[in-house]
Order: sequence, then C-alpha cells, then structure tokens
Amino acid sequence: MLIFKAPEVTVQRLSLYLRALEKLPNNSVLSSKQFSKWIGVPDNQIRKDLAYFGYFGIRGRGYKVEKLKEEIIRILSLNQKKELAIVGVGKLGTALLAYPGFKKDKFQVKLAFDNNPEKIGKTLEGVKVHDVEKIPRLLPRYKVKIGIITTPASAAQYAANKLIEGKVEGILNFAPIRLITPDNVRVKNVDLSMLLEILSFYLSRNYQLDLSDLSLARV
Amino acid sequence: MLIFKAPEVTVQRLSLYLRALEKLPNNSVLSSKQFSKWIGVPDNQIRKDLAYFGYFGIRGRGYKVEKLKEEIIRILSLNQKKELAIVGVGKLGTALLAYPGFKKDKFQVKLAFDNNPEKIGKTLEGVKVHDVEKIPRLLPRYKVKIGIITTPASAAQYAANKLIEGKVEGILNFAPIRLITPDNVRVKNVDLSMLLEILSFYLSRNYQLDLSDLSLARV
DNA sequence: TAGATTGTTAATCGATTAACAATC
DNA sequence: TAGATTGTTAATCGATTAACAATC
Repeated sequence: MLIFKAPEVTVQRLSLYLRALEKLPNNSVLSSKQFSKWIGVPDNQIRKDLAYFGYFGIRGRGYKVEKLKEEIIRILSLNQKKELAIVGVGKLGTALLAYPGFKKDKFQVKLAFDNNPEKIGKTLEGVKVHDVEKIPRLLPRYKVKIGIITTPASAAQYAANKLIEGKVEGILNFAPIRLITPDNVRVKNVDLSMLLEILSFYLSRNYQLDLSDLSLARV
Repeated sequence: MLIFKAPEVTVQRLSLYLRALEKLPNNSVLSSKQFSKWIGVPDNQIRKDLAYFGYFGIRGRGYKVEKLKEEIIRILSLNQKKELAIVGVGKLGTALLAYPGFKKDKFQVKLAFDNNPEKIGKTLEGVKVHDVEKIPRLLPRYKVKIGIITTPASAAQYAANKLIEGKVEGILNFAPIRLITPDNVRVKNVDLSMLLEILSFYLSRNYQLDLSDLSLARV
C-alpha cells in the first residue's frame, strides 16, 4: 500500500497515543471521539495520524486497545530493544544513565564515554565509562544505534562525529549547538536554554488579545 | 505599530540567532545572506522573523551585530535575570541545579523542592531543598516566575498545581505527562522517552525515497 | 549613481480541521 | 435496519519560500 510520508508531528503523537493506551485494559475498545476527549487531540487528527500507516479500527465501533497498541509499537519499531550510548558523563549524563523514563524493556544505556582520564574506567550507575576514542569500535559490538550527547557544546560535534563513525542512526543532543550530520542520521535536540528563553519571551505577555480571537497584537 | 503575533518557531529561532550573534564581534555588520549561510536558516526567513518585531537592519548594508543582539535580548526579555525553582531533586533535578547551560547571568535556580523528608532541609549544589508544600509561599518571595518539574510522572500535576499557586508563568516539564495549566501559564515539555521513540521510528527507515523527491513511501 | 540588502507582499507548501461516504 | 464511527477527501489555516519595491 502506498501512503504519503507521515509528518514528524504525527510520529510524535503516536508516541503520545501509545503512552495513553498503555493505561487502558487490553480488551477494551475505544472510539477516536472518546480518545480525543481523554488526551485532548482532535478525533479526526487521531484518525488521520493512524491512517498514514494503515487501517486499524472497526467502523461503527472504534479501536481495539490491544490491537492499536501493537500496531503503534510496530510502527515506532519498539518491539525490539534499543541500545543506547551516552557521551559525556558530567552531572547531566550521569543522571541520564539511570533515568527511569528510559524504560528498561525498551531503551537501555549500554555504553558511556568521556574524554576525562579520571572518569575513564570507572563504573557509573552500573555502566562502565570508556574513552571517547573507542566509540567507533564499541558501538557496533553493542548494537548501539542511538547516541546521547551530554558533553559541553565545545565537544559535541566531535562526539557526534565519533558516533557517526560508529554508525549510529539517531542522536539525542543536549549540547546547545546545531550538529552537522549526514542525512541518514536523525538528530533531536534538547536545548534547555532555548526552552527557557522561549518561556522568558512569553512571561508577562498579555494573552487577552489572543483570547478575544484577534490575531493582532501591539508591540 | 501593529503586527501579527509571531509564531513560536520564530521565537525559537530568535534564541538561535542570539546564540550565534554572541560569537561575533560587537562592531561587525552582517547581512541576512551571510547569516543564513552560517546558521543554515534561509535569509528571507531571518528577515521575516525579525520583521515581526520591528526593523533593525540597514537597507543595502545588513544588520549591526551589537544592535541586533540588544534587540533580540529585549524581545526575549533577557535583559533582566530570571529566577528558577526546581521541583523534584532526584538525579535529573540535582543535575539541573548546577547545569552550566543555564547561564548564571540570565537564569539562576533559587529554590529547590521535594516531598522526601530525607531530602528536605539538605543543601544540593548550593541550593536548599524545601518541602513542596512551601512552593506557593516561597516563590513570590524569590520572584520566581519559571518552575522546572523533574518529579516522577505521578507527582508532576501536583507539582504543577503548586507552582501555579505560586504564580509561575512558565513551566519546563521533564515528567512524561501532559500537564493541565491555565492559559496564562506556558508549558514546555522535555519528553525524553518520546524523543527516543521518534528516533526509534526513523531508525533503519530508508531515506532514498525522500532524496529522490518522491513524497510516496512504501510501508 | 550603481549595487546591495532590507522590509514586505504574494505564492507556495504542508498540516490541521471539517465533512461525509463507506461500513460495522 | 438504524446509529455510530471509521477512513478519506475537501476546505481551511498558518508557516515557509519567492519575489521585489524601497532605500541605504
């Protein structure tokens, strides 16, 4: 079946749907309308998002929770475990090593790297810290396809280059810098100071104009 | 002057522009074309983003770096220091307490909260940990307008409610849950497992179809 | 002045929302 | 069958990109 490529926001929402579905009993059935009301995403958007990948519902009835979960898991390819490597075990990197949000059954940090000789060889949160130079050699051995960069900005591009040499296909980047990567390596940035600056922008801005449905605002 | 409300992506890029501009000498002048080449954002988009807020350039010449920096700082209201509070001092919260990306001159964590009696009263990274129940009382005293939530998902909405009672206007949420907040409280989510799931989706998907400029893909 | 580049309007693109035929 | 809800097409909305008059 030929379909249009789904936009990334759709993939994002699939992840959201899955998380919600996991709170429901397997044998229940859910209409997009009910689902919409619960998670706050329009029902037609839910149906559209799913339609990019196939038809999973029953007309007149809704979606079987178990079936839908399975399908989303398959679409996101969460049926096989994903091994992770973290580069840069400062405070943030070390915290992420043991982050409970990375559910052990789906994502697991297998390798940690740093360039600080005092850290190399140590074991943090049960993960041994290696020299960054070893990234290209160790990654394939541990089947790591996703790297997490928690180095300072100055070291991030170098870390990315090593990860790319190690044949990762995805990078989660916490360093405040735009990485340069080949097209087949997807990067998701977590740019904390940018996020704070966005919040700063909206502080004390008056939303009354928005609420009145005017799209004009006075500077 | 009346202008259309700028979209959030524009605010996001302003933050990016500022970071880049800070690497240039104050007295230099930069055209949008040069800037574009450097940061990889189309020149007309740069001009459009800036035009939401005024006209800062010189026709035929470009933008004075110093002036542009000042304007963006003003737009993002980064000219006054922003105090932060962190709720939940587990590993991630503690790491963020000392996060160097929160430049001390712009953003500073003033308060930390937890509900664990063993942590309350301790001082971590130079910040004293208080009982979450004290959030509404302490926040105004420290002029905190932005809260960071690093609790488990199960405690996040309660933390958010307390922050809202304490009159925050922005929340940076690391818990994997969609918070419910009033319209005047902006939330930015950092959803690490969602980000990993997005990366997982794109793993091993072949981009050849994209590159050939077909927008059709075979499932 | 001639060349360059801004600020802004118009055209395009892509995602969201609305609407409804298909069908359980 | 009648009512409900999917899957999908069409309309709308909003952001990006293209184009260019204004002007340094």
